[in-house]
Amino acid sequence: MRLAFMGTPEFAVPTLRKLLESSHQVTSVFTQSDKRSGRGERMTMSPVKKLSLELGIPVYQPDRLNSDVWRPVFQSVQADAYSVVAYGRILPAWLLDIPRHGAINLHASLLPKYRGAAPINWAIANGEVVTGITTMKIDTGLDTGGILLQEPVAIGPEETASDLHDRLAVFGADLMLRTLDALESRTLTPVPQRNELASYAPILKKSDGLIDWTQPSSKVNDRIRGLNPWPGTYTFLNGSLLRIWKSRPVEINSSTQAPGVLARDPRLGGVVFCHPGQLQLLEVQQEGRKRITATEFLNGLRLGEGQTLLLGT
RNA sequence: CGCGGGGUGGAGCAGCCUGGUAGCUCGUUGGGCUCAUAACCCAAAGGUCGCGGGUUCAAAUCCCGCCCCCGCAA
Repeated sequence: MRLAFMGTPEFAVPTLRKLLESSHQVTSVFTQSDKRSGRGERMTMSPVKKLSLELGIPVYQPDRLNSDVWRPVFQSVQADAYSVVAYGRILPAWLLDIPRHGAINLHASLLPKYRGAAPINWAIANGEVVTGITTMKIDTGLDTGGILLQEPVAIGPEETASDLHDRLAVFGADLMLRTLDALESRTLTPVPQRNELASYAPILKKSDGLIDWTQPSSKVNDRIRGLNPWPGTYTFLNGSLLRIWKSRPVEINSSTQAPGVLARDPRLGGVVFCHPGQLQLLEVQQEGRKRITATEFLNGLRLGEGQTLLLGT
């Protein structure tokens, strides 16, 4: 089939690569506009654009999907289907109607669960043990289209969103290709989602990363895994930001402290009290400094055994 | 020129504001204790204080320039 690819971040790259290696023809790529980002606010192109330019594929970057301006462009690429992976915008009806097979989306959850922008993160942050990937035929709703193919994926107990992201991006590329192949041979029809089972994974905000030490330690740990690497989880130590990169929920009975108290445990090192349970720190990063192991962190802190610090303020 | 923090023996930090003896926790090496140990005790080695210039009798510390790392914001 002739395909137009629509995608933006790193998650979309494996699918684009896969389609380029396939029997299908990717004739054009649509991606979000370059934005200022990074230290120094330099203009940065999306990973999808970067790859496309390297391979010489025409790239379009609509700022708004205005039909008068863009309908002729979408019509001119003469795609049989649009392959959409994390494009970053709701597609309007006039656009979905153009290609014969419609727009096919890869979504990183087992729809109808975790509709929305951050399915990988919230699946982990909510302590799910299984999530998955879904391809569906896009309609005008938010991830509400009919399901084409779906595949469950187990989440490892210590897996981070970053790890899972990379795995799902690769599995998803394969699923997208299989979906397109099946559509071409007309052996696949969309199955409507059961809306009563739907849940949402809203876009992450920086503030989602602020740790609430009055939560159970396993919950805190799930969030630390789920929000890695962005927006990251953080608390405060003596008024400055302390990011927690890696941790492990533990249960120690020896003593009880208020939530947020950081103590030195002879066996586990740095331990923060939650409610209930404790969180063993493994990797942290202080504002303006590098990411370091908890052991190094404790060496630098002048915290003797029996002394404690209060996190969160 | 978006805002800000940091670069001190192998690691993580203090010292800098209020110039003048190199500090803390850990690691390493040697010795001791112990049935034993990641535990404990004693001792030792190891630092051009990021780089260059300036001020000064004297600079890790004050001033100027440069390099590298990081947080915020996006």
